[in-house]
Amino acid sequence: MTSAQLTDLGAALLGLLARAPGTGYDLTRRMHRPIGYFWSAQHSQIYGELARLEAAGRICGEDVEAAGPRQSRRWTITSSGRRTLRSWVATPPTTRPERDQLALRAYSLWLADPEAARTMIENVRDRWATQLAEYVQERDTIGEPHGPSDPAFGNAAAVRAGIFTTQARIAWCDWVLAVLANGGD
Amino acid sequence: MTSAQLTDLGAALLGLLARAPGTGYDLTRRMHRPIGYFWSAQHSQIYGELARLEAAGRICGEDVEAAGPRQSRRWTITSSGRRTLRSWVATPPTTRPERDQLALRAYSLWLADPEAARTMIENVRDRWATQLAEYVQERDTIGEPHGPSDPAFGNAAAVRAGIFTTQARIAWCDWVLAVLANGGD
DNA sequence: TCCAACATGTAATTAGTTACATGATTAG
DNA sequence: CTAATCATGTAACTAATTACATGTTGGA
Repeated sequence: MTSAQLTDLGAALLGLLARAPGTGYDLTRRMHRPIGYFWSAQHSQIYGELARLEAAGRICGEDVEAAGPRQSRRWTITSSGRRTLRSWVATPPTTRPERDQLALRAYSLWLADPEAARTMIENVRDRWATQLAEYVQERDTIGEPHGPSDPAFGNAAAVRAGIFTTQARIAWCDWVLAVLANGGD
Repeated sequence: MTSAQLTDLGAALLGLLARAPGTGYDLTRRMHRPIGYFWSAQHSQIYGELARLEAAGRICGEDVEAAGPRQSRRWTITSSGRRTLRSWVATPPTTRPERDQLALRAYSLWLADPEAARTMIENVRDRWATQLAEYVQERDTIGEPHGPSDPAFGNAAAVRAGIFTTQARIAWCDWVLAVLANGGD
């Protein structure tokens, strides 16, 4: 019951449990889609965080039958956990430093052979185009949310976050490719 | 001279040193703009990484006069370091998991009071609009790069990465605000 | 018989942030 | 005389990934 600061991962897990209870394994799978489009974690991190959430009284677990060698626990969000999450979502995020591996490469791309650079950027552009197609398909299957109090609003927003940022990255690749195309300097 | 894997931070530092030599303190300042738009580090991390780059023979240092209580070192990229960086830039980045704190909030935003949600999103939108204006101004002062072998190409690409992704985030905020506006569900 | 999926956990390591520590010079 | 800037480093901690470990059930 020691009320520690809610971490980002903790908020992600509470967000999943606010929709439906589940076991650690279950949550690990549910972290993939659509929440994995903007936040993800390995099971090793998830089990530890669940233990911390329980210690803080934000979730409670009941024993269930397990297939494996160990006992399985089904986690449910508590009313305290729901309150914590509810106030957390409305606090503006602390600005984290950006980390963009491709932009980091672009910063030193003037050193590379222009042909090799073009191949690399096209390769990445393709990867993102595929990813974008996946997001768009998902957006169309889930449809428009009914309103701001619909859990589907969260899913829709997640997919849109993926779409907008991926489109931006593709546009950026195109800008880089245009510079690479027009000149041996 | 033990040739370890080049880290992202190592590549960022080599990218700076490929333009001009500098001390650790100097590099810490140069990490802010424009490279800090997509990669950043504290001085504590930088000094350690410089030691590793030296051990791998990618940079070499000469002692210079320092204002403080300690000896200062001016680092220069070696030809080996330049080769390493040159091949690193043309290798496609390994896809890292996305981490978007605002999208994470959006995923659970259906739980919040719509008024509080709107205030929070508008707050973040404003922050990004300010940031975007800064990027645009920087883009205009540095101008168009002369070609793909110009170091200014890297700076221009960095600023554009900032512009494109920030525009995407603002567009996403507008989508969220539109949903929040049209309905008490 | 072997592989995938179920199911949970620990250990080791790397990346990154925050805080601690020192001491000189220059501008207000 | 006080604060900011110059200048370098270590220590403690949190977040996150990868690898190790165990053992069952059901399908090809």
